[in-house]
Amino acid sequence: MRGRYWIFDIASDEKGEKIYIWGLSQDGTPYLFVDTSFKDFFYVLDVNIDRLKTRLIEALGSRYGDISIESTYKVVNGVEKEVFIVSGPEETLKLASRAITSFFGEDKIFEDDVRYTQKYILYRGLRVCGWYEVEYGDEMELKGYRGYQLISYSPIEEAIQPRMKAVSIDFVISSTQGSPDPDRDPINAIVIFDGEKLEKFVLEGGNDVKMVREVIDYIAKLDPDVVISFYGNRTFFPYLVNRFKRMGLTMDLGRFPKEIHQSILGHFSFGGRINVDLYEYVDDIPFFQRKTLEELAEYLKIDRPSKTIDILLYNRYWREYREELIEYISWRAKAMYAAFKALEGDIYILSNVTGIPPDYVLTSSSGRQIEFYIMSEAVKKGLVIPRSSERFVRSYPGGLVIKPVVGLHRDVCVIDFKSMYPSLMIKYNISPETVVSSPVEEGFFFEEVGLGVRIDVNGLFPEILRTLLRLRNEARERLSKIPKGSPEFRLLDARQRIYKILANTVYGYMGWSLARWYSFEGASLVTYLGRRTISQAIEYASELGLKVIYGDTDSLFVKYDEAKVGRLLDRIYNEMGLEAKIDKIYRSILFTEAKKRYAGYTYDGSIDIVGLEYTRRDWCDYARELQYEVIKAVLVEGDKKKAIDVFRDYVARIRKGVVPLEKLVIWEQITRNLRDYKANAPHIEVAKELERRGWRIRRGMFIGYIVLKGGGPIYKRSVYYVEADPEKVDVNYYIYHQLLPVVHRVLSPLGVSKSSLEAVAAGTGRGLDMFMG
DNA sequence: TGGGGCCGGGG
DNA sequence: GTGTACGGCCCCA
Repeated sequence: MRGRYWIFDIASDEKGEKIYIWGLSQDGTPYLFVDTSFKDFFYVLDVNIDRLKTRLIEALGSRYGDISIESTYKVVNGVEKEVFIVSGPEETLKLASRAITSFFGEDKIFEDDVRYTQKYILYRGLRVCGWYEVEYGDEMELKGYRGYQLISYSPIEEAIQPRMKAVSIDFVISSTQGSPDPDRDPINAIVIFDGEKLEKFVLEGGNDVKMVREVIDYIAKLDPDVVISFYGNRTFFPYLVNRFKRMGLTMDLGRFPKEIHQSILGHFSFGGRINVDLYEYVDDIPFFQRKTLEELAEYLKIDRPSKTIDILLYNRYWREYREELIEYISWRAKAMYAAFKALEGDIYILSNVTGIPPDYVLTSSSGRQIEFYIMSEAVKKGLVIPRSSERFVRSYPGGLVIKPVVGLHRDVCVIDFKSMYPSLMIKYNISPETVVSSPVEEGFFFEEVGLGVRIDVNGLFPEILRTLLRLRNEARERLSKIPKGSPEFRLLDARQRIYKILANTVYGYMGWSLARWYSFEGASLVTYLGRRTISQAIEYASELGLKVIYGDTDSLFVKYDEAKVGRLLDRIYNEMGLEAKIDKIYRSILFTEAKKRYAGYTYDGSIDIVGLEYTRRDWCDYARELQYEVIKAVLVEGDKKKAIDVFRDYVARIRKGVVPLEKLVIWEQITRNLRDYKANAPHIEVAKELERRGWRIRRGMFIGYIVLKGGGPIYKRSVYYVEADPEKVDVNYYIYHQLLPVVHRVLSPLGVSKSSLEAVAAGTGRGLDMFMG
């Protein structure tokens, strides 16, 4: 039989000798194909074949018969040589690789650290989230699920994705003693949304087993392809597994295999269904400052909740305002569903491009995403995949930052090098295997850093970068011919974006000590050439009589002069072989004394604020809003007096006590284990206090705190924001340590002194006095 | 008063 | 768990 299927997940059996492929037919029916034709394997090199066999017989005993050894040629570290392919069931190979490693050493074995399912994708060149024409044979019975023996498949071009059936899930788990404990606290409620119907399961009485069973049956009946959650991998799924395993119950959420199992990096898998934890999506994007579902919903223009309930208040709401809590998690489930629908195309494209199945592409870090892409390119070229090993973390110099010319400037343009690091890597053939630390006959060498490259071979990374940039250009080319807003447009746009992101990640990946293709020298050489390039461009600019006001890594801010800037760009192109462009033009731009902190007003009418407090979550919203208004007054209206009036007004309002408490919250992240902190700081102290009260504080959590009145250091009088008494807020802290500094930062380059602002805050001055500077 | 710890955002 | 450069807060000696 044959048909067209969209492949969305890959799994393997327990022994590791069969591959399960999940596909969706055009009408949205799930199909399971079983491929028994692909064996797991690894490479062994530079060992004596007889000794290898003897060692394997010793280690494997009767299971030696399950494996086979063949020889072939592969490129290892740039050299083609004979290698042995040891193949067999994944389970047996694990024993074999351990035996080889301990006997012959870790450097004699390759790709034993690449999982069976990954190898399948790599060596079969499978495009996940793509359409295939599949030929398959007999129906097979797999513990109650039916699958088909796979015969062959070939990719087909089809841009549109099938309609995936998704359900979102949210829950209430609460405790009177801080964080809920799976041994002690039942699950209070679960809501499930399938796009049309919202089903609520609310615990009556003390035993949640029956309720959870109903939930599982309900999900099985809906039979979704995707299960959407927000933070599910870190809370709900582990809780489910732990709570019910101890009761001797299994958690069947999958099609086949059914049971939830924890795989890499805290990800939970359900056979045949994709687990999408949207937290993993927002986590990677700096734009989302607090990583909440509310932020994601706002960004996607999804309806707001009538009220947001902090997790610390769940228990109280569960007891006293249950309806409101259920309403909130119902909103969450619906918002997650809507968010997934808006983002699913992006997820599938990311999956398709990197080769990582959608089930865990969001869980994979950007380093692992680009690494998988590089692995697939390496396999295509017959290169052996290096292993990643523990290495010393060494740091090296980065980009060059020019000190800004302080003050307000008019007509300033920003010149950007186009993809500077990727372009340099291409121009100089920089790749882990081409970098040298002494001069070579065919190549470049840079004495200042004692590093160079050979150019007698094409580097892997430059080739990958050329491909990525070409694919991006092709995608953009096609985009210009498609109507904006159509589904095809959105998918292609996502695709070109991902190519760009991947290209920009390659340099950082090379400098990452855990990378399979780690190259400290390569990364150092790239940044060195970056510094040289920007310095050279500055020289050209001054030769042309362009005044450089600021610059950072790959950008230059110069006083705008159309003709001269044009000549600068030409010179960069002709003499350096690199492309630069005018990124934007500011009618007014303000630089403080500090690097990486400025605000500008463009000719498009938008205000850019970079690095200043306005952009930072560790300043309260009230101060951030004030800074925005001050910047606007200065840049757009050119009115310093108005800026000071705004400040005066903000001070008056907080003194009156009319500022909502949530605008005074300062958010900071817990970045390590609480006991590893050496210093005292407000957010750390608040977190420690929560921990004393039974809350589990984990790395990555955001602590929102408010500073209260009292003497001594502020870490001793900061409290978790939901527990602050509005009467006790330290108004003076907020005036002198939040409001005043953000105003001073912007006005000080314009000659407004701190003391004059203090006088305004105290109500004794107008701010525009003679104490300047 | 200055240096260390810590955090967040820029390119 | 992609990289480095940077500013600025609070705390403490």
